[in-house]
Amino acid sequence: MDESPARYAAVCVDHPLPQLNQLFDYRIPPELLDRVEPGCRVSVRFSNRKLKGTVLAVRDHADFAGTILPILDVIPPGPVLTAEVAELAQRIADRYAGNLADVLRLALPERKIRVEKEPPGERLPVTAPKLAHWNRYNAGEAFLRALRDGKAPRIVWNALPGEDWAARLAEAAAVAAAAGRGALLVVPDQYDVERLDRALTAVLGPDRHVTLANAMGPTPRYRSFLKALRGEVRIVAGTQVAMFAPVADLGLVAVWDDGDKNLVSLHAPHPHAREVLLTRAELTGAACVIGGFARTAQAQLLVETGWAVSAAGRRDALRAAAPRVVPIGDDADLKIDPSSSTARLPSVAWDAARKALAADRPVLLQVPRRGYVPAVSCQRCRTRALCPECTGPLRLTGPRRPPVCTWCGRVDEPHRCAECGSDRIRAVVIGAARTAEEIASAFPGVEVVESNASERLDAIPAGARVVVSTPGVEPAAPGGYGAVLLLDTWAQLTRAELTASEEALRIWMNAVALCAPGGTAVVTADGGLPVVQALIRWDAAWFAGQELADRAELGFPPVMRFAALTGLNGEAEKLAADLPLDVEVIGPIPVDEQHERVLLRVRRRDGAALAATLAKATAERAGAKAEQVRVQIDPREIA
DNA sequence: ATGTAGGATCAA
DNA sequence: TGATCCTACATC
Repeated sequence: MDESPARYAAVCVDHPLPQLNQLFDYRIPPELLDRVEPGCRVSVRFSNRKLKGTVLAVRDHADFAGTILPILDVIPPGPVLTAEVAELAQRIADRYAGNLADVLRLALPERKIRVEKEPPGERLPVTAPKLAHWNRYNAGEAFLRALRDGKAPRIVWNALPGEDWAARLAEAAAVAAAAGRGALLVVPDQYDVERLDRALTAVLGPDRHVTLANAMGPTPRYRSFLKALRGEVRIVAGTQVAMFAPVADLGLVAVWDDGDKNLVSLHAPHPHAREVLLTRAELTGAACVIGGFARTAQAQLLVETGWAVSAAGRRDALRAAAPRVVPIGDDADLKIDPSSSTARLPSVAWDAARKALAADRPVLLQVPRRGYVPAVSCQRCRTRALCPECTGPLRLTGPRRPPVCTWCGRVDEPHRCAECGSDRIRAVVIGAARTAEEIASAFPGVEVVESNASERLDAIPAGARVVVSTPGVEPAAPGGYGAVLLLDTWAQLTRAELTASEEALRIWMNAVALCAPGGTAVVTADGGLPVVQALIRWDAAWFAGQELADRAELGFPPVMRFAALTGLNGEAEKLAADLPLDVEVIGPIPVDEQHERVLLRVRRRDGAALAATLAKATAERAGAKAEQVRVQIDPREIA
């Protein structure tokens, strides 16, 4: 018997410390030689504790000169991290100055042993769809053709109003699968996953795809993961938790409505699904669709740098599909007056609603805030009404009800203004519930229903009906709404965030997209504003171009890359000052009593260097027991 | 983080 | 001098 050479595994240990963001060598004992493979989960001894880890490489030498411990055990069911996802995870860890261990936790779901015992299914064949309705878009057919030919076309796709986007994505996935490649489709929320699920079943037939979302629970999620890993299915549709799914032979990645905040992972280092998927497209040579009714500045940058091609609706198709969009500027008509129940709706909006209802069509009202009257002020001196106990904002919960604190729930009765002592109050913001009440009294006999984040309506039946919804949870109507009314737009437009207008256009377009062709959409905003113009002309590409130019001018993302450093007073600033890199430091601004935040700004092409420097600096600080500073690349407050 | 090695500290 | 506390340090 000849001595076979010792084998070693490079393991990423499940440990969150930044200074341990490196691979550790372990010896593979002879009895585990045939089971330890790259991508396996293993159990190891680390710093005198038993931890789990992921094997990234198996080699016949170790880089480490000290004592090398053996791998204790291999965790079934074999390799769960594919080579592609391993490389992707490293790229994302680098991009976001995060730990590989953290990113691997995003990529590998919690194990459920009973799922592993289920018999594997067989892979069902996928045939190309007979029809794929992409011909209404510039570059649409060219995209499908290239996809069918196994190439890597990349488009930023702006859907026409009323578009069945889920069906279009399902068709694209089917084309990729019929060409022998896999597809990964990521959407903002569970409702969109369900819609995509139905569209995929309709196009492909049953059992050709799986869904992957947190809401389905750990067991079905692990089942979907394994089906994708084993190649039982080639198509995965999910929320952002699916972005690292092990789709074999990836041929298409797609993200829908990439401006939606839900596409950012909830876990460190908080990568954005769009960034992960476009990295994946680059790594694998997959085609890429960044789609939505609206367009983000980030997507526009991909177009302007030539990374992707713009695919917007063709002129004739837009003319056929577009509803009439009527802007109603800020005039006397629109003043909020609690004594009048209808003053908030301009007559054009009333007319549009009345006409739609008379034609037995539903009407959608988009209202930014839920509740009855979520903010009140003093009738006499206009001071904002706050809770005398905790200074939280007071709100009204219904007609003739006393003010209630939004934070602590205290009923403030009898209410007196803290400034002038008056007991009269006025509404500052009118919520969806009050709007529904106003509408109900204006249209007696018409059913009024509400949809909001906690009580979401999925779809409504055909017929005359009024839906009052907060943004993002508007139910679809069969055949489309006869009228869509966008109310209180000032709330969104006056937000301080960098993305306020972009976000306004996104939520408006998502609502107006539900309008029937030839229907009317009324937006209560000044028609001279570029964002309103973009809605009227259904030209998200034009607006994104403007937006990107503005941001370039001002030095904002995505043209410049930002990092936020948060830590105990002075610490973040100190870390920033010590960086061996030319960065612009903005701030610090206080977060609370003890903590403050600085923003770092670099040119986009220096983003990788910034992330690398920050990862190194935080690791060194942690090693030196300095106070921890949290790093976030592309922080929410600016990007 | 967390266990450990080696130094500093202190009572006898 | 030994026992104990403390801090620096590596973790394969």
